[in-house]
Amino acid sequence: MSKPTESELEILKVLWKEGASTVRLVNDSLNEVREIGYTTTLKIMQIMAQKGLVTRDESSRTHIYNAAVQEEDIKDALLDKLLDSAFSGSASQLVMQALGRGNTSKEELRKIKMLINKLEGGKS
Amino acid sequence: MSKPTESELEILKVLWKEGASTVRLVNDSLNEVREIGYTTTLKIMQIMAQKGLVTRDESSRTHIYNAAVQEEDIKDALLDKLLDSAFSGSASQLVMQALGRGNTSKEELRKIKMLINKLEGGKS
DNA sequence: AACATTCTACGAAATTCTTCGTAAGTAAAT
DNA sequence: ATTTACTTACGAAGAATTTCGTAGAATGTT
Repeated sequence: MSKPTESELEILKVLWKEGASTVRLVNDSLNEVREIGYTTTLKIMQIMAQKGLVTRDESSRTHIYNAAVQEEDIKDALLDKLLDSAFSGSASQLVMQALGRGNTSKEELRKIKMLINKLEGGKS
Repeated sequence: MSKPTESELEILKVLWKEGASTVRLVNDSLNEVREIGYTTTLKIMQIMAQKGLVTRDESSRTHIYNAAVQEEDIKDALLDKLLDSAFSGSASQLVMQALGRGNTSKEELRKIKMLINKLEGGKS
């Protein structure tokens, strides 16, 4: 499975959040963040359809696109890439660095600790 | 500070690990992972020197390069980018996903938990 | 000294990704 | 019906990155 480029990821994020959408809707959404031409968005989504990153419903004139890859899977892949390219594959090293930046709320820390406890086998 | 490209990161990793090195040494190291021509490595390192990502000692004919950026800083930046581009800026979401993959050892989990406790203010 | 090896510098080709202009078709509006 | 607006398709320009060939200088070998 080919990993999405930066632009493709932007579009996937919209589709994951909004669900199946037209190019117009995706482009409007992107333009809330940065300026990007309509045909640019169209082109990228066409490429994505070719790559299999999105599906395309052509039954009406205005095509409808949807994500064809799972958000979790892509995040996993991106995580893998970062782990591999920068953290020598060590997830804990990455986690430590992510948490060590101080901008994680207590509530989030609590949730993470609960997950760890679960991973450790139920014991606190 | 400009973020390194993929190739530049490969080279930084070598320099971080091996310390100051010649192009030859870096290229040899890279070739243990993938095939890449000597002049390709040279060119990228020259560009990196221009960008300030590495220093270059030209006192002898064979130049000696060293990383000019801190490993921690670059990892932080990469983490930021991934957080922003895929995890809506939520560190805990990224951590959860990283840990949820199951390939983290008990020892590492323990260390992470200790870090969390420290972040929470010393209480368990 | 002649030859081979190693190094840097330079430039440019190749690749990948992003961007958009233009054309052509379809629908909507006046 | 004519004009206006919207949509897709296509191609190609632009930008960033990667790749390497070639030349020339320095060093090492025989």
